[in-house]
Amino acid sequence: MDEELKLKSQVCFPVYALSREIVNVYRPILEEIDLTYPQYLVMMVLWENEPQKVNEIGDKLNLDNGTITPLLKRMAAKGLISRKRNTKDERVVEISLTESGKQLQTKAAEVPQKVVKAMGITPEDLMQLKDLVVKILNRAK
Amino acid sequence: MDEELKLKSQVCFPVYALSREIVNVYRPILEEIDLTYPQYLVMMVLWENEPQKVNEIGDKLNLDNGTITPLLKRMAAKGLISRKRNTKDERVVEISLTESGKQLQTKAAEVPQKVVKAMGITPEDLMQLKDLVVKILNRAK
DNA sequence: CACTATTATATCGTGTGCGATTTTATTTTG
DNA sequence: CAAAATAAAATCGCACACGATATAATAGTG
Repeated sequence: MDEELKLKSQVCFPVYALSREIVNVYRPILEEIDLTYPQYLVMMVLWENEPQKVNEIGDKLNLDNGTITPLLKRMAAKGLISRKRNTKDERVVEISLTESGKQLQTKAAEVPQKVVKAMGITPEDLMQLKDLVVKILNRAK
Repeated sequence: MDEELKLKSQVCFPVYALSREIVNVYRPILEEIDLTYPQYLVMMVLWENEPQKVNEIGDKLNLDNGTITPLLKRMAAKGLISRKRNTKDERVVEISLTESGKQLQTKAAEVPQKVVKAMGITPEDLMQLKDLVVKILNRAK
């Protein structure tokens, strides 16, 4: 049979599998602070800079607005962020952190170490992985 | 602020982003043969060997049965596979290819080349990526 | 300045993805 | 051999993820 159509020959499948494995590693750790992985990513974007427009957040995370809008709504329902129409341009929705959202950063400080520990891989492999993936990601987009 | 809580410092985010980018590259190519990416993976597993139990397929793709059962049902509804209870052990469901499912392999033969072309990355980078990801994936699981 | 094009977000439908629970069948054990 | 444990699938609920479409506001144009 066509060797290229075997799962073992696939290059992309390991990336797909690793991505899900990563989310599975994060899940129990993020559960302690009541966040999902995509929600954690949004929080990181906002902890770094706020307010930000819906599409600014979506662009940074490569998520289209069919994904980001309901994601932000769930986060607003949890009280982590607030949504405000820009008065100059009523099309724009500005996303800000609530007090509760800001305070979550302290609790989240332990997440990175916990994840590295749970994944059980060396920082060297991690860095090598990141460099290579970023290189390919930039080429592919 | 905590450097580790910045998106730029994240190692896992690029993997997550690349995984979705890969699925997005596959989407229009697989659409021509009416498959989604997870469905394509199931087909590859079955083209290589059939019949297989539901959990055998799930184990190979690292998908739990909350995912794999509805996935297989949609594929059965499309007429790609058939589901048969094992007569020796009525708990087991054997998944086989239909004639239509077997014939799809010929049409799918062009998929790998199309994907490599659409991603626009070198085979060398791809191989290096695969080796590294597989190494980390094996450690993480 | 009305008309068209563009932009920002929201909505809808379909398909994953996974934890938790349930159902049914087989295996183990007292 | 009956009761408990285990195993294989299925089911349920929730949260993405994305294409396609809709809605509303602003910008551009003749």
